[in-house]
Amino acid sequence: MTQPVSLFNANCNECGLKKLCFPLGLEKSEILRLDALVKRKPALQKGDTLFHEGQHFHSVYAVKSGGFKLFTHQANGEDKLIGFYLPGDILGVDALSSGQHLSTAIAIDSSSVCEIPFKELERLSLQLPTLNRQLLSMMSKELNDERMHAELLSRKSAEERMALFILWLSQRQAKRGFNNESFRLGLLHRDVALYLGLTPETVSRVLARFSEEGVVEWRQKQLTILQPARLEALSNSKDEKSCVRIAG
Amino acid sequence: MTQPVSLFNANCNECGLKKLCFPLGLEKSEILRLDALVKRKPALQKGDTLFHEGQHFHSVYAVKSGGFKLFTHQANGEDKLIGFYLPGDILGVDALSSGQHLSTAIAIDSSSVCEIPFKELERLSLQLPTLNRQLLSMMSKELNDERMHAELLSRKSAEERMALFILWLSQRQAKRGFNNESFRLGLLHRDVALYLGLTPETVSRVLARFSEEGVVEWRQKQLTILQPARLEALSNSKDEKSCVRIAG
DNA sequence: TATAATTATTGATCAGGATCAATAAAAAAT
DNA sequence: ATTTTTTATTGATCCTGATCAATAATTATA
Repeated sequence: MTQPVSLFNANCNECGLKKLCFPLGLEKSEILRLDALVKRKPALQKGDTLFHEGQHFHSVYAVKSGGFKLFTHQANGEDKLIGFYLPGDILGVDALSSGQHLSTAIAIDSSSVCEIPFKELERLSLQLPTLNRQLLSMMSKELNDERMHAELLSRKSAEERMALFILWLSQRQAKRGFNNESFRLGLLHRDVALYLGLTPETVSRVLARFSEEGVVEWRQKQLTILQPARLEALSNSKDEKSCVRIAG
Repeated sequence: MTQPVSLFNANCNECGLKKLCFPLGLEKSEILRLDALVKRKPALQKGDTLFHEGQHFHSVYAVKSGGFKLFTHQANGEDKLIGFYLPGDILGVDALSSGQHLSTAIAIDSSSVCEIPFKELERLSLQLPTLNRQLLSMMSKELNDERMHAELLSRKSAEERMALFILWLSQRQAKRGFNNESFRLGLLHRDVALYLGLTPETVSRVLARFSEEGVVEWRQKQLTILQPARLEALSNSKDEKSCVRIAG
């Protein structure tokens, strides 16, 4: 890992994610002021904790590379998986109302983040209306993402859930300008299962079926969408089912 | 209904919900400035639309009385029920990132709201840090509510979902200073079913069981929690189940 | 008040996915 | 490289809740 440090310490203005992150819409001079707040933390290794449940809230974090899973430790021992956070996403704003983090964030890959002390961000955003609006907008997006999660869960069949989940991941990749038909997904079946309200066994079986039919492959943490159109159809199987039955 | 109009047109400072709503933490003089933005709309009747999917976003709405259901019309005809909004809740902020409402809000009872033009709210909140913080805080709360919804849906059994849902409603009532053991709930079984990822038949059956065992009654839109402790236990049945099996 | 339209209840059947269990594969640790 | 641990796969069985259907109760409308 002799990668030049400067790449990781790139300022906001040079960051490839600036169109998704706080700098969106800001003037160069404003970006510099934002940049002054950012603490660029050393890279985290897989399994490292970014913040944990109950911890005092003082900063929000922008994911720069890698990814995080966010979960709560339930009283009964079962974890609740709240979501997955990828480059360009913001972590921590959910702690805003209570003043402490309600969940734990764990790196699912080698990851890096920008830490932004919230008090200072708040102060600056009162001076930069565009920044304030972007903060609100990002929270609004996260709310809509969470609604997407609820939609995933209210879908009836395991196949629909998996299909929709994969499509949603793919769209997120596309939004970030990454390859959306083949990308690394460093998740365990267990995590995906928890997120989708299924069991790991069911996840495994559905993926096996997808693979058999040549729709999606997920091997060695590399996910490849072979037939986007069919995947789309599988995620909306409502009417498709009758078609399948006719075909079968 | 010869109730003095003034009660409905009460200014923010006299409003019983000011501790839950935008005025929280503001000085009297600041509340007056906020109050000047608020358009108090005529009461809505059950079934009326507050805003609909695709509509241009210009205002957020604070629920003053009654309640709303928020849903989207899916392509396949099935509706997705996003949530229920009660007095003290804010409607509309989810439209912030896209500039148009992504869902439709329908009154589930006679209801009243305060309309707050967003541009003006934004402008004022840049001048009143406390107001800005309260806006962020309310969005953060809504995000956490949505996560609660996802948790509801990932719970396995129908009984757990119903129990947790009722408890959650009860807590909301308590937070608002209302009676949390008996309150009006003007929802259809169909709505509850959609929200919980179940069918109306299952909702009906679970409620019948709750009623038989004297845990909860829901008749004529009036919901009464008779045994809060047992309801709590039912919402966490993980270990309870084995107990039941031993008993049975 | 009578009629029509929605909504809720109840029963019977069936299927999808959970659960339990055993093996295989992969990753981590030594 | 080898062992240990964790994770994934596959099979068999069972149970919960979906679905279909018919009736009852509400609510809305005339």
